[in-house]
Amino acid sequence: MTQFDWTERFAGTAALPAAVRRRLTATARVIHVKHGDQVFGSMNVPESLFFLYDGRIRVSQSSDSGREIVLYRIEAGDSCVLTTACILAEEAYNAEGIAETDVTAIVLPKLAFDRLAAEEDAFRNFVFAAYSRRLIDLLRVVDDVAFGRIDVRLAERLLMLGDGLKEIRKTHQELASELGTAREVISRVLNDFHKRELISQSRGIITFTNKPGLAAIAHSA
Amino acid sequence: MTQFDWTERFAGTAALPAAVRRRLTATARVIHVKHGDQVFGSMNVPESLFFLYDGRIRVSQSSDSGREIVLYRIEAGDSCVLTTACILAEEAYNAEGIAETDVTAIVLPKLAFDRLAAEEDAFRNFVFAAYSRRLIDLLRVVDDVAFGRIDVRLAERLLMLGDGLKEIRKTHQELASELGTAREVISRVLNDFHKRELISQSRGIITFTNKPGLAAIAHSA
DNA sequence: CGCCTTCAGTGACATTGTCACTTAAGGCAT
DNA sequence: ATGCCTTAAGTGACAATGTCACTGAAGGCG
Repeated sequence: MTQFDWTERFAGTAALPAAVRRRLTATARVIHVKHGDQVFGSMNVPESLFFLYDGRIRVSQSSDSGREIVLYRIEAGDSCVLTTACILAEEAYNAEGIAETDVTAIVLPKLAFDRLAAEEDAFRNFVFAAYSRRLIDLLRVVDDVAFGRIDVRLAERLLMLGDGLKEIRKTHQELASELGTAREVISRVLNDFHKRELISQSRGIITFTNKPGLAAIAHSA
Repeated sequence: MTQFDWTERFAGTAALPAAVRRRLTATARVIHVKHGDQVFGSMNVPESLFFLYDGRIRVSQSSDSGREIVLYRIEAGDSCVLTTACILAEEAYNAEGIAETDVTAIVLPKLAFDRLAAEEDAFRNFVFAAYSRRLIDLLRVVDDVAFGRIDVRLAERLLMLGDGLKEIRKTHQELASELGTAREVISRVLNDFHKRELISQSRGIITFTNKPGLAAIAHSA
């Protein structure tokens, strides 16, 4: 494999001295995961830190009864602290990360991570910031699930998923898994949206017909 | 104020060299908060890290509509990373910390924190571990709220709050705020528990009459 | 004792979740 | 093209939870 310089991609490594960066590119492994495959999960806990070089990962949690909820998404340039957290806390967890696109990630051995966190302020702050973002993300999820109305949440999510697009290719089941609810509930609400001429539907596809209308619902709480 | 040595109380500082510990006790402030008072909140964001020396803090989030949910509790010896997270992420948040007992906390200026995190492995790991625990706590909250039944959650929470006790002094409203639901819902479920002779009630007090029975409900999902 | 505040109970209703189905759409093999 | 098969979506009945607008009850205190 070519030793390409991924360090410029991350806020925590871009500003490091050239020597340190060379050491990193030599130590870390680069992995590729195909769209749709699991990046990590309860059966597959990486022993190391990892950083998302390219692509997007969807992190979700699933219940015993088979329902599922999306916690947040990891974008290129960010690090995935959840696996780290679980290693540190030595706790089982039922969250998993799925590659939403083809993914290129950097896997940094724990030892190298520790050394870097100790020696480089920029890197350490980057990691703290990554933890913080996830904590804030989860606060938001809790707020939504505990206090939000399902129609508002769905409208929000549709707009988020369809940002800049005319349609979304997702099944009702997939949308239900986004919000941690049941497919039937999504079907009902989408039907309502359809009756109000905010969207139109066909198998596996939702087409926007009135984004401002959806936005009004999304912001009505 | 007496410069008492709080450093022995924390996993992240107990093992530090004596010189470092002296520097810390000189730099950090010790604060006291009375039972029931707010330790931090949206109007009151501490600019510094803080560590809980003694007492217990309840961290909760509240909705616009006035409902509230307890996220987790901070016990003596732990650090409070949420405020740190919010500083780092530069995000508004609507979580607040309330002293559940009289509280003694150590407030460490950001500068001292950074230096310590850079220089001392034990301290840095302690902070990472604290972040991790909170992340895991929140995963649990999301799981409960999104997928859990209210009777199961209430039974669990009653047992947790009443651990080792014969009764709990909490109003229905307070229990509702623990779980992020409405008072009426708690009243209904408690009534049901009463009919099944698991508890007995009087104004502001819930008395256990059958803890194993409650435990059975708590573990039935 | 009566007043007042806070806590708890109640019934009607809305929203959301669950269950057990049916119906429809599209892919694929013959 | 035709029928088969898998997956997606619709439906109605019901259960669980949340909301609203009240009423009633308990305890503190003048």
